[in-house]
Amino acid sequence: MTQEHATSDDAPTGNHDASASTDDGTNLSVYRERRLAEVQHLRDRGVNPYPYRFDRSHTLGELRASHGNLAAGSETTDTVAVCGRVMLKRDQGKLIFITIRDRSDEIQLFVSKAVVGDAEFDAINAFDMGDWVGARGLVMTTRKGELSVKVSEVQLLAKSLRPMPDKWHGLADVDTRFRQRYADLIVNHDARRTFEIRHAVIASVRRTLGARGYVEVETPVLHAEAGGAHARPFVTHHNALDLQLYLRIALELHLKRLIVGGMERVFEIGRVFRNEGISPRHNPEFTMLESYEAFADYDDIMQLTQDIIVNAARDALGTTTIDIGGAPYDLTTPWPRKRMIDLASEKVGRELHPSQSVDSVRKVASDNGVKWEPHWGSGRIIEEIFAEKAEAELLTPTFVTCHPVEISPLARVHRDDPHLTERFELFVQARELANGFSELNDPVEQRARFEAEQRAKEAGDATAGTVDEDYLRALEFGLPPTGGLGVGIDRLTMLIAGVSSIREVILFPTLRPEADE
RNA sequence: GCCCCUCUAGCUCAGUUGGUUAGAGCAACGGACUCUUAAUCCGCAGGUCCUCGGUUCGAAUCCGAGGGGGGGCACCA
Repeated sequence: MTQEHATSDDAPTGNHDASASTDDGTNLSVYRERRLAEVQHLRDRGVNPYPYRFDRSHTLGELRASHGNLAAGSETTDTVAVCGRVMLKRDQGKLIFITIRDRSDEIQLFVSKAVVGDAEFDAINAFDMGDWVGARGLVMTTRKGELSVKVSEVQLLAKSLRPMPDKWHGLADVDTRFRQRYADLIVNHDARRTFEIRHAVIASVRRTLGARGYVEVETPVLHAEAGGAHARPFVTHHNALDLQLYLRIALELHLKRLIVGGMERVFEIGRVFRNEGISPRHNPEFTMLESYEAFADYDDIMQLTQDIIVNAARDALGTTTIDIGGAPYDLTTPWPRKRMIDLASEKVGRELHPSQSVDSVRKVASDNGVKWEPHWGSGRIIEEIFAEKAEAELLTPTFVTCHPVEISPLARVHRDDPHLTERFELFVQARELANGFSELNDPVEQRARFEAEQRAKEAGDATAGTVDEDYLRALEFGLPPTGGLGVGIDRLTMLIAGVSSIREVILFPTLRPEADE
C-alpha cells in the first residue's frame, strides 16, 4: 500500500526518489523510499509532516522533576504537553510504549488504543524511531512505576527518513561519529556529556574572569602578520584589498594593545589556526583562552590559572577531583612550580643554564641523546633537553617556570636572572595546558627580540616570528606591568571530561572531505 | 611526510589453513500480543565484503597500488 504511494505519488518528491533508488538499490534507499512514501501518505491525508511549532508545557526534565516521585500505578489529572525524538518503541498490540527524548531527559509515552481510538492509534504506530513528536496527555506511572504520559494526542513534528544507528550499541565507528556528529549526539550519551562539559567549562571560565573584573573582547582573526606564537599559519587572501592575510595563530598581540589602551583586564575565547600536523592532541583550528591583567605578574597569573581550572572542574563535574593516569587527583592541591632549567639539569645530572656556552650545552645534549639544530642557542637546546627528558613525567599539574629568554620572545626577563624569563607553562598528563608570563613591556627590548626572531626566520625557522611594527608602536605608548595567560580550552575540556582525543571535544574536527557524491 | 593497524547489511559484529549460495543481533518489513523497559514470539527481506589491478580451478580471506579512519613518529606545544 505504501509502496504504491511511493511509485505513483512521486511528482513532488521525484528528486528524492531518483537519488534514493536509481543508482544504489540498497537497503538504505529502500528504507528512505518507504519513509518518503509515509511522508506523502500523511500529506495526502492533510497532515503536515513538518509542522511549524509545538507548545510545550514541560521539558522532560521538568516533568520528571515535578512528578518523579509518583508511586507506581498512579494516574494524575495533570495535563502536559511534551515533545522529543522517538528513541524506542514497544508495540504491545493495543498498547504502545514510546520512549521520547529531549535534551533534558527521556520519558515514556503510554498509548492505549482504547484512549486514542483506532485511527489515531494507527497513526501513532506509524511513527518511526528518530521522528520528532509532540504529545499531550495525563501524567501517570505504570504498574512497574515508569513515569509516563498517557497520551490523548500525538503529533508528528518532523519525520526522520534515515534509520537510527543501533539502539543498543550506538554508533562506534569513529569516522562516522566525527563526520556525522548529529548521529553521534543522537545515540551516544558520552558524546552529549562531553559537549555539556565543554559548555560548562567555557561558561565557568567566563564567570571566573568576569568576577575578577575582566572584560571579554573580540579581536581580528585575519592578520597581516601571524604573531604571538611559534607556529605555521594558514594563508588566505582578501580580494578587494588584494592582500595576503594569515589566520591568527594566537590572540596575544591584539589583547596587549588593549591593555596599552587602558582596558586593564581583558580576555578572549577564540579560534586560532595552526597549519600543522593533526594528532590526538592537535586540531588545525582550536579554541584558546587568553587573558591579560594590568599590574599583575606571572606569579599572580599562576594563581589565576589554577583558580580558573579548579572552578571549571567544579562547575562542570561538581567535584574538583579528576582522574589522572588512573588515580584520583584533587585539583585544589597546590601545584608545584619547577624551573625548566632545574628539571632539565636533574635529568642530565649537570647544572644547565642559558648563560653557558652553546658548545658546552650542545655537548650535554649530545651526551644524553638529545638532538639539536645548528641555529639553536643554549636556551633552545635546554628546552629540548627538558622536552625530551622531563616533560613526559609531568602527569599531575605542574608549573614549569623561568624559560630561557631565547624561546620566549614576548616574556619579560626574570627580575633576578637576565638569561631567564618570568614565564610558566602548566603541564598536565605530559601535555601543555596553559602558558603565561609577565609581559615584556619595554619597547626597545621588544624590538630587539622581534629582530632576533626575524633573523631566525630568515635562517630557516618557519615558525619564528617577524617584527610587528604596530605592536611596537603600541608598546611605545606604554604597556603597564601586565600578567598574561593562554589556555587551550580543548585540552582543558579533555582533562575535565576525561577523554584522550581532541576530536572528542571538538564538534566537527578537521577531516579529509568525504569522497564521492 | 614516514611506519603500523583497520574498513563485511542502515547500525554493532562473526566469517577457520583460500573452498559451494558471505552469517548473526538490532533496525526495517508482514503477523500475534492492553503495563512494556534493548519487550517477546512467528515470518520475510536486505550485501560494490572501501576501490582498482594481480595470483589461483576458486579471493571477504593472499599480493600490489590507491582511498577513508585510528595509533605512533616527525612537524608542532
